[in-house]
Amino acid sequence: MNAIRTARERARAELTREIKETARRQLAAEGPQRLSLRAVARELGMASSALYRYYPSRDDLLTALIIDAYDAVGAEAEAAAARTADPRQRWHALCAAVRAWAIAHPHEYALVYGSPVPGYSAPQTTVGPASRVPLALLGILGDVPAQPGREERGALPPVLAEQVERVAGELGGTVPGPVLARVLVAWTQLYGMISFELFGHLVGSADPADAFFAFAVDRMADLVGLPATTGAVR
Amino acid sequence: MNAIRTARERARAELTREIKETARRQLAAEGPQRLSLRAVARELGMASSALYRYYPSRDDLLTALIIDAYDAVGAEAEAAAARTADPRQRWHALCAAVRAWAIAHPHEYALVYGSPVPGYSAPQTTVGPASRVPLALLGILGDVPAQPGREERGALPPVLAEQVERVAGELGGTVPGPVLARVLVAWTQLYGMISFELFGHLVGSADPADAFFAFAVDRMADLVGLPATTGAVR
DNA sequence: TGTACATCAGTGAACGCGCGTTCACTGATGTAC
DNA sequence: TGTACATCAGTGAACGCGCGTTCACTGATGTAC
Repeated sequence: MNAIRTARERARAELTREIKETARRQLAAEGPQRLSLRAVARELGMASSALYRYYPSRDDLLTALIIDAYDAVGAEAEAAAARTADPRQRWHALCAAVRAWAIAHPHEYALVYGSPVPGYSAPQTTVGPASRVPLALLGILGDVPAQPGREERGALPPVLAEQVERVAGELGGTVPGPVLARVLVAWTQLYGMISFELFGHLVGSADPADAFFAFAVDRMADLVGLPATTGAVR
Repeated sequence: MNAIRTARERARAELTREIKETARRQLAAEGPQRLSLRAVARELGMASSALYRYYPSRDDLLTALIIDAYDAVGAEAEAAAARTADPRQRWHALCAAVRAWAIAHPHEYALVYGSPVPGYSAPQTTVGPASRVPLALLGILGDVPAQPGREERGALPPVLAEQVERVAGELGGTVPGPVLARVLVAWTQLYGMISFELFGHLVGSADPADAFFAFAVDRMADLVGLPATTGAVR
């Protein structure tokens, strides 16, 4: 955390940012597979070999972009959830924010939630940023009192119960396991819908998908046990 | 549908199959991005230019593989659903079959349900095979009488209602719109889960995902209004 | 403040690889009489 | 049944492209005395 002192250090920091920005632009325009060090260097007007002073390899540049993408969508989700008080409205707002981000940044979405990039395996540093969205979902549940009678069905299979208890422990025990399990289901559902919409699998049925999305998100809210919104229903 | 007569025609049909088989093997081993005409030709011991007598371009070969993949998973789903009578058990069996196929053929799964292949756009011929799984899901619902009181919540938004009525019409009006909407939700949920598992997003929470999957599929069965299994619960 | 040296950024050529597609061609298979 | 011609499969070289990464190098910036 030292302050940047010399002109060299300033220039280095700036170029590092600039390289990542250019890479992100190319990613957004062409998709992850088309992203290449040489193209980035070309756009920046420098020799491709020069990039190796900033990122030791293509994969490291990819990792930087992945972390940024997770952080971007995570920030959007958190901000959206913070704008309301009613739990079900917060739930809708969060999911809509994730979807809006995905639609606005389809290639970045595909980079993190689509098929794995061949030959690349994400390092541990991506785990934190990747969990911002599910944690934000859980955050909404944290403030809601348990709804008696809502889980009459669907006791957890023993293995799953263990798994979610372990995760709940890591989170400090603020969330009951069964709630966590249901949020996990909702989380995968959320990404299933967004992926299907983005990747074109809803064409011919629920496309445009706005109404479908709102309906499904509402069913997810039921699933995790959110009370009905008091007052106007969206 | 003419019978194949000459030796030439027989040889051609066989090589066409062989090329597709080799391509599928390479796809399975390396992933869609690594699939190349040259590599296929190499493995077959022929000049890469020879393949152009069989497939006019790489994209046509891709299309053939995509259709085969949809048909393969569709067939598995249909067969699994046909093995039982109890609706909820059929639902579980169908979903488990899709998941098992995906785990056994991750690259073929990624080819059809992962990020779109850059520069490739699927032709109309893929639509039919692609709809086998959702139609099989719907088929299970078709035989189940409506469950009164199950949809007290979640009236369809008007746009969605229109969309599903149109699709229901195309299907011959055998399924009520609201049921179709819920099956759509379940369908996206199914693929969300499988994708998350395959693409590594469940590592650290519900991995291995068997119990999680069974639990989620059961919640999906609730969602679409399937009655509880009479007798032993899986 | 000025000089000698060390550090670092960026260059340009090269290595070795892969790809899809085209084209003129040879030689085998099929067909019409 | 045998011959002349047409059809088609497969070859091999070439075009033109792109990629990640390495390496010896020049010249600018920073540092120690």
